[in-house]
Amino acid sequence: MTGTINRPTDIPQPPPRDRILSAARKLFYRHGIRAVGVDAIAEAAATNKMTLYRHFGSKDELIAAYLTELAREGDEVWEKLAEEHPNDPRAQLEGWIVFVEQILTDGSDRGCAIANAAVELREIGHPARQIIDAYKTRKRERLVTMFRDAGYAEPEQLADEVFLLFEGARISLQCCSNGPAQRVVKMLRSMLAEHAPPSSTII
Amino acid sequence: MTGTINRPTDIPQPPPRDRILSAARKLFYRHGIRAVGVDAIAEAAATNKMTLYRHFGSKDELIAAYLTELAREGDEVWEKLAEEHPNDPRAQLEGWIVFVEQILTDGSDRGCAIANAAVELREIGHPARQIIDAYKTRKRERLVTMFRDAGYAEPEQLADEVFLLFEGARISLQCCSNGPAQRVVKMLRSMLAEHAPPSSTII
DNA sequence: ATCCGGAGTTACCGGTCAGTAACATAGGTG
DNA sequence: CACCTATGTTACTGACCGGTAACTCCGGAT
Repeated sequence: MTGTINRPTDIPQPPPRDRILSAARKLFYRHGIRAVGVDAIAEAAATNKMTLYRHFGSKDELIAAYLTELAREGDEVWEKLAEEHPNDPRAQLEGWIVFVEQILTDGSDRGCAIANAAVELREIGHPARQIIDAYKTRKRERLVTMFRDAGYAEPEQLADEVFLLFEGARISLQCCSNGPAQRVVKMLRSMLAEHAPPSSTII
Repeated sequence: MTGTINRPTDIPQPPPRDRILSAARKLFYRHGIRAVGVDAIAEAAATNKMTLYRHFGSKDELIAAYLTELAREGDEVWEKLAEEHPNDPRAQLEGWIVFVEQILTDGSDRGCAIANAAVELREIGHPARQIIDAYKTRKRERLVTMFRDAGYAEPEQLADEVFLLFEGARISLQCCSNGPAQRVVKMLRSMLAEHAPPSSTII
């Protein structure tokens, strides 16, 4: 009995809601949303279906929570870039490109989970659709702002081009092996070099 | 009785296999592959499940046939461009851009059906995957050839860029309303103008 | 000690899924 | 005519789906 060091609730695992969301995330992304049943999620979360339904009223709600979490993390990438390079949009842009490069050369990328959800959930009234739409629209606007702040001319056209290039790269990773996605970072750099802002003076 | 003009088998409808494939095509594209059951397909084809299973041994086989048909039609677009403008790769390229414009401004586009299938069918051994991969790889190579024949420098880089832009546009149509996909044709034209082939002489 | 809320367990519901068996009905061919 | 093949029809299987009811259990608060 010497080892009873007052650790009754040592929380060896996070609360069930977190476990469920984490399991859903892994399974949804790996196998697809429609391909994964709630039983499988509950089991992967080391819990049961009842607990799942106490925290998420339905599978659609769980999907919405899953997408909301993904969108929040996507937003945090931009916030982190902004606070790591305050008042330095060029450095933020460079940081974003590095981030893009990491994703596309990861090797385990199965595309943008949010875009994949858009493909799988086509019912017009589905709660996921507005989350998806809002996130992608927000992302595009962030790109526009970034290019504008970085001094590029015609930031909207440039942002659209970069946006589509990136989206295309991620979907292509799922379609064709050895696809053109590997070269997207080089494309971005040469594209930015071509449209380089007129005043690249350093203070 | 004047109208009995010896039309006993007037074939008011195509054979069941064609009807099934056509119904599958419509439903798969509209609602997604996993969201549509074989019963719904059979009913939409004005036949029954048994006949469906006599022509296609399983749902996966039907999916494979569906994708094979789509891929063949996709290939035919290129073949038609080639025979409409023989020995005129510039005109072929222009024709392809018009084709792209039609798709993206259609208003009812739900993305590339083949890419969507890649998102939905993630099982590694699925018969659909090689059809998808082969088609997208073929498409990319066609673009490379077209740009090379049209005299563009670095046709592979250009083809990859155009490929990703187009793929990104089609997936974005499903993600964000009022997305940047509308401007992709202008992007293509300005991009091609920038990388215009050195010898644009006519004959 | 009592209570209570969150979590786990088991069993179940109706519905739908992919796939099959058995049989009836044509139509065309010999 | 008989025969054969393609199609249609009905009913069924077993598995799984999303979702729920009823119950137990446990830990923490009062």
